Amino acid sequence: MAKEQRKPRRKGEGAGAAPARRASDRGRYGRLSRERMLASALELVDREGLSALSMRRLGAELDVEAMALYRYAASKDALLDGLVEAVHLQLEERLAAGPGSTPGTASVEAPAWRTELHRLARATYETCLAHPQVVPLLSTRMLAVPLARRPLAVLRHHERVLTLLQDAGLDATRSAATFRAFTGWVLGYVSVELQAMVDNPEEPDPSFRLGLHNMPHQELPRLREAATTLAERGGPEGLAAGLDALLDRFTRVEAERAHRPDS
Amino acid sequence: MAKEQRKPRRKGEGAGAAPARRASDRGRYGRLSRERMLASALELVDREGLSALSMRRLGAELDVEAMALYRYAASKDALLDGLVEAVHLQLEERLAAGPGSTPGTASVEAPAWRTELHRLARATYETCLAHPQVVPLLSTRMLAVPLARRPLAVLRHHERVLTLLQDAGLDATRSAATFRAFTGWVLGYVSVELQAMVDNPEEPDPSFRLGLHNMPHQELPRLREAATTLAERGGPEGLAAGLDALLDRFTRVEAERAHRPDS
DNA sequence: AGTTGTATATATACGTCGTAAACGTACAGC
DNA sequence: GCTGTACGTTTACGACGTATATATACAACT
Repeated sequence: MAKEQRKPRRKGEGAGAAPARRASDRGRYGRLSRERMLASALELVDREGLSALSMRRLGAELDVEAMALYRYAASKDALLDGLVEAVHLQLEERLAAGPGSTPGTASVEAPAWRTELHRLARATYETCLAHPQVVPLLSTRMLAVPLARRPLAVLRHHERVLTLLQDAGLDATRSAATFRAFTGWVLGYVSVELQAMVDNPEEPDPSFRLGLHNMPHQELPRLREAATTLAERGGPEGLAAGLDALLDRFTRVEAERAHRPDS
Repeated sequence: MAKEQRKPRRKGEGAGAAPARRASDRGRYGRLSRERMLASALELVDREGLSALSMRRLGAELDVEAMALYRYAASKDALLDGLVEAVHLQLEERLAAGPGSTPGTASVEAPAWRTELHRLARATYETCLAHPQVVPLLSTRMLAVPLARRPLAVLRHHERVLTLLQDAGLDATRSAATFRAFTGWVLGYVSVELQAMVDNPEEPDPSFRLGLHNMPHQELPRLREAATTLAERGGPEGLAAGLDALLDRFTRVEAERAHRPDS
């Protein structure tokens, strides 16, 4: 086929004619990139939720056919992992922007590795609150993707935590246990913090906002009464408090704890 | 239409003829029920994972057209909530089967409410390990479904935890904070416990099983080294240890904790 | 210049999904 | 018998993920 006939449809601006093609759209070369795609995906999910993220929709967002995305993500699952990665990259930025651990400044009661773990936890907390719609992915993908296949930024985060624990002098077993406690606590805390409570957003009265009126009355008296308090957030203080408690316990050097709470 | 002609297609066994209809299939009345549907769904998910659960597939599993399910679940999301409910019902069975809290037997160091919280946590842990594929739903639906709309079994579970905390003498604020800590810890711990680690199941060597050979070497030395230890489980002991630590902290009566770990 | 190779985006198509709407069919009570 | 209602089926539609084949734009080489 001849070359100058270049597809009259799709509002092309030929050599100087009218039909208004988008600026710097000549050709469709190099419009996309993995970064642009992930940024757009994250924005879309932040704006409209995870269920709004489809290949076609994201393509439309970027003025591109859905299939074009497959050049930058092997599958939709890979795209989701990309989102997880993007969030972890933002986490790294936040950590870099923060005050750092300023070694030598450790107060009497808190060694550097401990305050740094708190800094990590808090930065994770804040990053998650900034992208609440993505949080489900953090747990979901963690259960689906084996360690070695996780995005590099995630692995770097693991490495950071692990390094701090080992620098604290913990042996392999204990640092692994503490690692799991740290990871689990932060994830669980954030999930609870972001759990859906509000049922009817435009209702002014707190009880009605929560939709307590259509909860079984007799069967759930305490929950009904506690709901409004439960709907409040624990904030970063709660996160830090729990983390402190867990670190105290899991990094302790004593051998076996002798509590058998069951029976 | 006459009645004895009853649909020759679909392998019917008429009044004594051949084509072999399933036993007690005369008519298709009352084959389904919400219980049957949820049981089958849970079984299917346990067997083949969440992604295998579609209305059509579940219908086929029950020898029914997909649309028939909509009589027992208003939507697929409602079906997922039903799964969450089913798991919580199993949790209640497990609790009922267990030894109960036997009041008056509280040891010197552990009041009844505390050991009962441990029992709840442990039963949750075991139920989750019995249905690992459903665990993602626990976090996911908690983020999607507002409190008042959650399945009754879930709300009953909340009520139980809350009751224990209030019976321990905690005021509204503190019991809410402890409730969140409890919920978050159990959920987070289970998620970490179930996280995907194994990359190549049929590999005998632990390192190769984890797929460590295709992780960036230089950048992640500690993680690489710690991975095999990390792949081990914390078990119920880890769950109990963390829970103890959190309960100690969150139920303490002192006013404000004065730790500012960040800087 | 023209040719060729490769990176990039499109076009088309297939099977599956959730589910709205209309329809049949079996039982319960009259 | 007749009639209403609970139950399951049929059909259809639009959206989804993605395999495959194709068109286009740029770079490099001749």
